[in-house]
Amino acid sequence: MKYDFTAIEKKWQQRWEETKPYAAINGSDKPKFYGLIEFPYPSAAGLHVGHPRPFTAMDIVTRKKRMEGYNVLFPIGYDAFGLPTENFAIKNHVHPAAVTRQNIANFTRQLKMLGYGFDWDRVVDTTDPKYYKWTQWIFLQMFKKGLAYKTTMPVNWCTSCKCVLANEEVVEGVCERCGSEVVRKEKSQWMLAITKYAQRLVDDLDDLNYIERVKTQQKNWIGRSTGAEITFPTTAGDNVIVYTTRPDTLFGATYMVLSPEHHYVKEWKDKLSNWDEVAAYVDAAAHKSDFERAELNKEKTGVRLEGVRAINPVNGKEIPIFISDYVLVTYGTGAIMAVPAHDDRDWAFAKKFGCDIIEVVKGGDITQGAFTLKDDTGIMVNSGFLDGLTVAQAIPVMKKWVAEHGIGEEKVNFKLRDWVFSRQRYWGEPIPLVNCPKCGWVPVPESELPVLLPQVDSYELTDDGESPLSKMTDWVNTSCPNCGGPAKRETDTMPQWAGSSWYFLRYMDPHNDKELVSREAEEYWGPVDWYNGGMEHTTLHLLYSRFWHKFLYDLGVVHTKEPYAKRTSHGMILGQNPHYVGNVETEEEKQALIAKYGSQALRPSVKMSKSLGNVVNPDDVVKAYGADTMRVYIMFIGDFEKTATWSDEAVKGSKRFLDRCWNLMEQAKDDEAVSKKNESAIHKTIKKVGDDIDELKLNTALAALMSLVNDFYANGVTKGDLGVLVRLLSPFAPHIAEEMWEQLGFAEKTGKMAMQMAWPEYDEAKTIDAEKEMAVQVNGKLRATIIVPVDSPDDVVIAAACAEEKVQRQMQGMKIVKTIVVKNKLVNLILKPEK
RNA sequence: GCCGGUGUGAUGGAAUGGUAGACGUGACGGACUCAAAAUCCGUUGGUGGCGACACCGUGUGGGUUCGAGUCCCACCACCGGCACCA
Repeated sequence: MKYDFTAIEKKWQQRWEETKPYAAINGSDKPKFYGLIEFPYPSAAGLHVGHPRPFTAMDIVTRKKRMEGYNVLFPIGYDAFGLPTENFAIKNHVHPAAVTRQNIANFTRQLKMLGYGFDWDRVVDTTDPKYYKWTQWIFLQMFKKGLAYKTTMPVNWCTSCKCVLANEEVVEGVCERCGSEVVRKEKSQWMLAITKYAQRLVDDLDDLNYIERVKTQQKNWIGRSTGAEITFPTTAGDNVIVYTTRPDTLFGATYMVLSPEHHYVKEWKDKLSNWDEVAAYVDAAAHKSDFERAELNKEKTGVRLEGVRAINPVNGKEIPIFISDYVLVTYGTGAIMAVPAHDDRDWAFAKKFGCDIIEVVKGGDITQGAFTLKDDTGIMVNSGFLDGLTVAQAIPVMKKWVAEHGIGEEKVNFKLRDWVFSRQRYWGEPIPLVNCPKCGWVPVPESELPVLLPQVDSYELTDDGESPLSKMTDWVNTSCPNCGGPAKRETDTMPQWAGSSWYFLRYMDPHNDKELVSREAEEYWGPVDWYNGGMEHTTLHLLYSRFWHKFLYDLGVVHTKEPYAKRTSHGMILGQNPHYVGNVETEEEKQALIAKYGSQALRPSVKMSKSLGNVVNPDDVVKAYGADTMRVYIMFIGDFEKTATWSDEAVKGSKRFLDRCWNLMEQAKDDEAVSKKNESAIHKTIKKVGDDIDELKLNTALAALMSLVNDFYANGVTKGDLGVLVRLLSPFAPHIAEEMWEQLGFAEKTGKMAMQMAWPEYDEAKTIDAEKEMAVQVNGKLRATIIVPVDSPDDVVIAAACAEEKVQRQMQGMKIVKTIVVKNKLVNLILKPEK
């Protein structure tokens, strides 16, 4: 009988829909396991083949956990607020809520089609008022604790659409939609003070089982540094405070640089003889994004402030002040002291603008470039009371000196900035605050949550940069919850990150209408045992949700400091490059491709995109080969952590593997015991597959299963052998596994599905071979192999090695000076001429 | 410019410092077939040799080690991220 994947998958999906074998039980006696994947954004395009990679991997992990006796929570939901849906809605004149409904329906169909073991009774949707009621509730608690505050921030402003743009909507300095110029404009925004948690967000990383590069990236992003703030008097009478990590080099500070946005620049207008030049530079900087400033890095730009000079507090010398866009107003104090002798950027800037370069640490040649020693053992020179000290010694001395003279103090700085939490958009959670002329910002009473997003026709962008909600006067005009007087609602909405910052808690208790999660459910399920997601979410989503969780911990809503015990990451799935030079034969064709597409043509694989026509839709794959093949292939494609390229050709290999599994049923001997011939291979495979799943090495787990199937073809197979194979296969390819389990008669015999059986156990003794093949090296070079009983003593191994003809040949006229034996692996004979 | 990552056959990729290339794809050969597809069996890093074998081989150049794809230093290329972090 042929492997009819379409019928088989339909049959089992229906059965699972009815019997719900994936339901998680709150408060069960079993040990719990909470496996989490990042919930998808339900885009109009539907699922693409990138989604199944992490979904399938965690599905396999949780299926194995279930077979090992755990009460598993493996949930799914939708992160459905956000820009693309809103833009799609505006363009096609459909309400975003309707678009979202359709997209969720389509995603649900596709996810069910792939046979994932989600608990479908726990689905969450961030746009559901029953859900975002609690998102708003958390925001209100933050507001009450003083973590939410309003300040002016630069935003991207499209001069033609007259609206605020997200970074993503600004492409090469112009508006993505209309192509007009984008400028930076100051706007009042709600902020969340994540920086108050910066220290804890760094410190608590140490105890977490996150892959190392995620920890490193979070640490670098939070960017803790210890330095000093030092006050420089100026000839204008004002004091400028700079931040430096190298207070030891203060004697070498020969000029100062302010960011163009620094408040003194404007305040000094009347004192500056070159104001026009300064104003022009400030204006030009305002037109650049931070990233563009970085790109224009090759040549340092700046303007000297004529008329105001700073005074180096350590030696009283007057030094010039510049403005330059490489100094960012958002970091430190927005002002730096420049030490050109020991900083590459300062050196380049000083050379261009003719500033003094004074060496204060010995060891380099400051006429050739800055001397930036990596360790801190350099000796101080030209530095008064610091002369002769090492850098390490000088730092505390200088810190003490500035403190004693009242001109500075030690300061810990973080790169991390507070979180801009306002969006002037329709499709997001309304911020539940009311602005009263008498009382100021007043929270909406918790009993009135959720503040519903008004269901109206016009959610299009306004031309004054305010949220579309601001045009809904009936909704905006309200009364003050505090004094009852007339007041206005906040019309900004929350960013998409809000809903995804706590969704994993809602899965624990999704239908609770009294609290965001019950204490009981949270104590049972929390924390998430294993969270897998993309590297692209490492610094935003992952950090934001850790921040919210810590806040909820402080409130006593959750019982753990951290939300996720373990974090892993998957690589991207790329598509084949249709313009790759390797696709064509002749040199002329290759040159033509390079001429047309440039370096693009040299890459065999690229991101999937509509315009390249290399997008692979899971619907097509499932139709042609079945869901099980799709699942197996996406796991077999390569190292889970690395990027991989989809190949339509290679999918066939996975289908062939499942066909080979299926076809074994016809030749299986009617014996429910494991055959002697296959016993050793089976035990080795159980061990290998189990270990590999735990480490997410799913490609080699499948390779081991393929090898086992190859052995079965070579040695013959019993139903008992297949029973083990089917259970090992079931997390990877659940549909075919259940069908085989049933057809082999095990379903009837056990009264269980394969997925409900215990995970097979192995006997360590049976995974060890009686004889081992060992490598024989002479002077580190492989010359022969020998077969010896396992764990043979060294002298036996050496004797056997020396007896080999090829080794004998090498030993002519030589003597053995040393032997190295690695048990059961290798023997290395070190020979020297006898003389 | 900075940070992070990756370089292994025709190709996707395996390989706790210990026999490089497992397992796939493709290609080639064979069986089955009127034929093709499917399936099953076999071969497949390069060079030389009829062969036994020998030499070379994990981006490049050094180093550590009895032994390096793996560890260290310097470089090159590509990919990803970015907020020039003082």
